[in-house]
Amino acid sequence: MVTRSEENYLKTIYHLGKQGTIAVSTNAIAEKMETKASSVTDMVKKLAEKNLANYIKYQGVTLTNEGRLAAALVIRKHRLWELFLVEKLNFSWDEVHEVAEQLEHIKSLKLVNELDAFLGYPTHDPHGDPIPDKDGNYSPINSVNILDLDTGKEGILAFVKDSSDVFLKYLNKNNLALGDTIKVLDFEPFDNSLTIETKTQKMIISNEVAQNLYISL
Amino acid sequence: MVTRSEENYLKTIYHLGKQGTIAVSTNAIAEKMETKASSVTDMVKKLAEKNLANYIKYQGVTLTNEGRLAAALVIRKHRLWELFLVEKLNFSWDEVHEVAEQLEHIKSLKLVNELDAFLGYPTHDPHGDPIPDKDGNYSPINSVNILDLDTGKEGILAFVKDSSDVFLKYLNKNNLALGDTIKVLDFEPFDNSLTIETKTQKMIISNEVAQNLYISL
DNA sequence: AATCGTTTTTAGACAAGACTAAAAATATAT
DNA sequence: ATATATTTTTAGTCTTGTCTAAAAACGATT
Repeated sequence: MVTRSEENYLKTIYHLGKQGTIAVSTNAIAEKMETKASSVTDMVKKLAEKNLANYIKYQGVTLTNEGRLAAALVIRKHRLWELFLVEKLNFSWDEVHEVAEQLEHIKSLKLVNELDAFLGYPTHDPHGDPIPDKDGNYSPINSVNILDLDTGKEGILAFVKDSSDVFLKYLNKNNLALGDTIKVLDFEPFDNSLTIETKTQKMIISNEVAQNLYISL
Repeated sequence: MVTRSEENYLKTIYHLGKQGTIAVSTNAIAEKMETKASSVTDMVKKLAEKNLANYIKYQGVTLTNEGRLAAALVIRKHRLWELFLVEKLNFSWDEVHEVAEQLEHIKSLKLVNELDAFLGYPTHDPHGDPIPDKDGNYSPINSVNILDLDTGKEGILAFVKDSSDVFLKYLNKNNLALGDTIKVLDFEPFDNSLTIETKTQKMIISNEVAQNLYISL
């Protein structure tokens, strides 16, 4: 049996391991999980014992195939629940994370798969993140950062990289939502900000905001 | 914060305390929870510390108002989730218990109340058990045991006392479900069995089965 | 290659929740 | 009322997951 805590470590290692195929460092895990490095070392040993991770002292961790699948299935649950909360229970996208953190640990294959069916086999969660299927696979993201669009080009807001409360509330406040069509009107070299236009408004977004907006064409 | 384990104890004490206003014994709790009496003593002390229970050494436990409310809210969640699983996710009534045991511990007021609304503010779960409201209250059961019906009388199957797997599967196999109209045709004094009739069939049920069927008139 | 700073691991401690075995309190029976 | 049986509690141990403090390994610099 994989414990709740182990699942949380698997998830974190999975996420950190995505960018770059290199092993994940103890400190990186500790920082992301807001825990101490010594705790990470302990847990990582346990994951290795269970064949969920490959661990070499002082050299970081990678997930085994088994570990990667386990992580993907937790992420699958997390994202399905998030979508359920938004679509069926009137949660807004900045309220779902905390609850989904709990729901993702519920153990029942039938539950996940029925939930998946109930939601119509969705491919993306409320933040545009892809939802892994039963086998842990998902279609690669094919959206591009809005800063990589030439001025005059437009596309659909498909994914937000930062899904923190504050950022999502900023988007709410400014009437930006997934699915919106956005056109890039101007790039300002002084502060790297962007002028954009949606169906309902014209506005300036800072570079920091732009870095988190991904557009599908 | 009330832990998952504490919630399970509260729930058990609540259930055991229902029949009779007398204090619940350590052993009774231990047996119901399949744990050891010494573990119960430890936990009951903790509940008393937190003002969730009244505990006098060697004399058993009762819940405080606060503890009773906490227990009722866990039961509320359990029953709402059970109904959700049956109504929305194609679970049958003998499959829901284990999953609901997990879901009942999810902490989010918004989640429970939205779920309640999503299900249309139901009053009873798939086994006919009443669902407590936000304040922990529920309308008293007004169904009677089928053995207390005179022959010739009929009513609607409203509640099953035993909601174990085996019993529910027995009912499935014999096409008996909540909401069915049942008429008592005959009582057999030799083995206290009952002959009953539904819209689709005539059958004999043992006394043991009859003890678990409750009818609303 | 020796040193300094950083990262990682080890060793030992703690809290929660469970257990076993033994002691204490209560209940029952003669 | 005393002995016996049962129930409950206490005392001490274990596991899981965390922590702190100290030790060890790494790696960058000279």
